[in-house]
Amino acid sequence: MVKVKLKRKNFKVEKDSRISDLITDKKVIAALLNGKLCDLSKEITNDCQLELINFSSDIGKKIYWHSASHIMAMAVKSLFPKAKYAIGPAIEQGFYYDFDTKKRFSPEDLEKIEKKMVEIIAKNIPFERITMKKEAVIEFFNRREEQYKVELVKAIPDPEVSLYRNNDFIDLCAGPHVPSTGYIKTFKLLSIAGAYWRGDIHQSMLSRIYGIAFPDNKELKAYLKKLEEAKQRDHRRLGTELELYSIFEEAGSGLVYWHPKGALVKRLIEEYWLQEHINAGYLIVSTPHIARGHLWHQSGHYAFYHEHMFILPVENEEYILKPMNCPGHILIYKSKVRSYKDLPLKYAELGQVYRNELSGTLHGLLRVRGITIDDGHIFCQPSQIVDELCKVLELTLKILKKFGFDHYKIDLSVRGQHDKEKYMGSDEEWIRAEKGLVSALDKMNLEYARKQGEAVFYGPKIDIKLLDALGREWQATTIQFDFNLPKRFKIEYMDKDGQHKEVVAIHRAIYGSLERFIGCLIEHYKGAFPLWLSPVQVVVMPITNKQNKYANKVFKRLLKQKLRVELNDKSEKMNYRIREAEVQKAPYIIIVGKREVDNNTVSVRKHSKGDIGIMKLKDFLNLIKKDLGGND
RNA sequence: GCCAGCGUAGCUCAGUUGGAAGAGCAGCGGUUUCGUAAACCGCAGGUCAGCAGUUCGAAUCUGCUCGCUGGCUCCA
Repeated sequence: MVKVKLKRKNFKVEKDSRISDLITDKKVIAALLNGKLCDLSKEITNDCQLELINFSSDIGKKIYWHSASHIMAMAVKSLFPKAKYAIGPAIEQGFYYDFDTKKRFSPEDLEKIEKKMVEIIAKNIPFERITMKKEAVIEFFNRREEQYKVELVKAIPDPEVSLYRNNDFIDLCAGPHVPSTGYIKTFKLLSIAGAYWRGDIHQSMLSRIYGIAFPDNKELKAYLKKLEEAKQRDHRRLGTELELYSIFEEAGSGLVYWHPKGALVKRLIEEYWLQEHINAGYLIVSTPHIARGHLWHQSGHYAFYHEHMFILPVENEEYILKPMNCPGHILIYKSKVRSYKDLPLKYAELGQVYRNELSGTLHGLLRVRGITIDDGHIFCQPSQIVDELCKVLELTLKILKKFGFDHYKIDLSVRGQHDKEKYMGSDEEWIRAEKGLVSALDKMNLEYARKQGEAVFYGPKIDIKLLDALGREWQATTIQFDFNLPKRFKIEYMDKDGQHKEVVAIHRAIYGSLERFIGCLIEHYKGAFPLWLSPVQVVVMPITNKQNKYANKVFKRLLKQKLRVELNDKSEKMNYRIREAEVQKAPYIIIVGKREVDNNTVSVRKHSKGDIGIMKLKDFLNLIKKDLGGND
């Protein structure tokens, strides 16, 4: 007999009994045996501590989805025996599996695969764990001509490798898995996509099938409904509905045309930015959209990114639409000798840049070719680094909060360990910069993920990513050290000791791209901007045309208060006009009928709240004032 | 850029095996004067993304181009 501790209870079981023998709960799919993940078929050989895992935990979901991906691979292999299988992990939401097939999958194939999966699940085939010597596994997959698996096994350092078997389907896998295929209660295959083997553009393109699975049909339905709802607040849909912007096929992709309402929102965001930056000690500059090729050769951008630049022939040379603002700011810095007393010197500009992003990556406002960057460059001394980084983070958090963003992810990207030659700058510079970034993050109490090898070639950086309606991450804020430009442009300052010294250059953008930021903002607010950002803040409407005169008076008084007001006295029913204003997500609607005219009042309706009562216009203005001031 | 799918009126979408291009909303003209999310009648609106081909006949089939969507890769 051996002792088992489970949920604070101790009991004894026969030696070598399986974990599954101890439990009756069908929701349990795997276990932690002394803290190590294992299948329920695992035998208990010694005294141990046991924890049970079901779908409700993150790790449980991963196991469940991973098992579903095996079932999908089984179905694919039985329908398309010649398909080579590559990898099929669980992901944040669901799972995928990559296959190399002669003929690509079609949507009809997905239906067939789904049907086959249902059959496999109905058969309730057990997942069996097998361990074998690595060489034997390589030989096994070689015999089956599964070259992707062979490649994967070869990369495993251990001498022993685990496989999972369902009847004659055998896959390389660390596990664990649900005990049998019948544990997957409900699932859906969602999409087909191409994916490079090992994520490498030079390798073959595989067919990837994405899917999701749940133990309960209700959960699947809720998940699909959530996807549907996310579509409702897609910024591309809302952008059209609310007449914010267009991207015209005939004018070029990735180029945004802001309609009056969108342009107004953009302008308000820019004005807020301008105020905050002036207050934070930035000096506002403005630089041209185009510069001689020479400048981009000197900066080094030409060599690295010329494929993504818009290059124009002008007389005997090339001019280039600026893909970034840095060289311009540097030229201004260099226009005279700078003293250590001038530092830190901070330039900022809402600069329009153009980048020839790959066509397949363009995505509404979130990835465009004409980008408004809220660019800033900090030129400082080494001793000022931490202080300046903290100030940038402080300003960033203030601005993100202003827009109600409280869900974001922070990455600290540093250089890779083994490919230092890829990066510019000395060890000393990299270490100093990373230390600065880390201590600024720590000082601001921010959680972050350290991403090794994700730095840009010229320096380490902090990125802040916002989420769209579907939970996809989009980089907004970026704070980057640059060990490249100071050398290339010889950006220096005169120090106390009369020596010319190289400045520390830090790039930073808080919105990142205004286009992207507004795209995220639309989805974040579901198109219902807060009062201070609303293109139309108040809609005034008389109930019948007998109140037109009074409505007009109210309208004019609100205009005088510098509010963005619209008068809607169209000859439509009041309900119709209320709906019109609600669909446009106007924060406030003022309705005036006979009662209001007689008592010199207004009836107020608030977006998403409905009727909030009758009041004097003065009280309404106080309400608005409060609403406008409430966000700082 | 790569893989797959899609492109019909301003918007959302029907359109069967190739056989006379449709609806709702929006727009315009009337009627209606109404109490918190869609009044009624009428009118107009389309080179079915573009080009080429197959066919007696193409929105429908084929090829190419452009654009979009979901991924992959990339994002200075």
